[in-house]
Amino acid sequence: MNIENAQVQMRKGILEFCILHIISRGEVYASDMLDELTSAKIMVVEGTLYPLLTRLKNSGLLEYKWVESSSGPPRKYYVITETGLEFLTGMQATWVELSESVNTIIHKTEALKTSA
Amino acid sequence: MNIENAQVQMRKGILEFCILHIISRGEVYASDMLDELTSAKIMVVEGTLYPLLTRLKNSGLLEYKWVESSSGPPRKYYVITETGLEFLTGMQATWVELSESVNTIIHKTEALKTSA
DNA sequence: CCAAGTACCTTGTATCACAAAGTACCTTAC
DNA sequence: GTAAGGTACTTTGTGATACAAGGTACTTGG
Repeated sequence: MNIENAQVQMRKGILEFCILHIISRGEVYASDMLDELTSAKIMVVEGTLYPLLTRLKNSGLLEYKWVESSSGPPRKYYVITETGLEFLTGMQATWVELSESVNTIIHKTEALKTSA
Repeated sequence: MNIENAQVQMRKGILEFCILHIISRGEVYASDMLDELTSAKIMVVEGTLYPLLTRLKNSGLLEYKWVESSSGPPRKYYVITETGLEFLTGMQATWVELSESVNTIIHKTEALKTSA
């Protein structure tokens, strides 16, 4: 058990949430997503992103279309579906509740330190 | 793919963090932890908690001692180790960074909605 | 033609939460 | 003293997922 693995575990499921968020704003392809996740300091590699996109598509949360590129191979541009939007709403609520719960735990520890 | 599973995945690794936090405050046994997690609205079941405690102990982050109970079988009271405290500090930093990253993504979506 | 860059895909591994079923100890009531 | 019920801890098997590593395919420029 090391801290790197703990970080990986902590991020589980949250990537899915972030990807849905990004795609909900408009058409994007994988490299766009990687850029945004990187700038938000959420490191992801291709081997994680592509299977995740395929899962979301197979579940009906996303759709894509091929678009020719003027500088390289064609790209898959993703859009979110109606089902995907509903799912995103649910995940957003889960995220809010989860962070509130964690902060409850953290703040209780802080309160204890202060009173000691 | 359903929302329940997404919630499970989102919580991965975060339980570990919360457990370390709770134990860092002083000696507790499993039922104490379950009570606190429940009151923080983080649902956990025995089949999740006990293996987690064993993992943390085997990694040297926790220690325990048996304590006789006046009303039932003996209990394992856990305390955090020096290594566990260091680990907790690292996880706390990871949690803060992670929530900031996610909020960056979320707020960017909100900003887009507002400007539209 | 071929080297380099871009984009997408696949396989195998390690890890984890959970359900479900099981083991063991203690107290109470008869 | 023993049966029943509650408390506490444990184990096994399943499904899901992030990641590393390697692979396929298309395009452009020399």
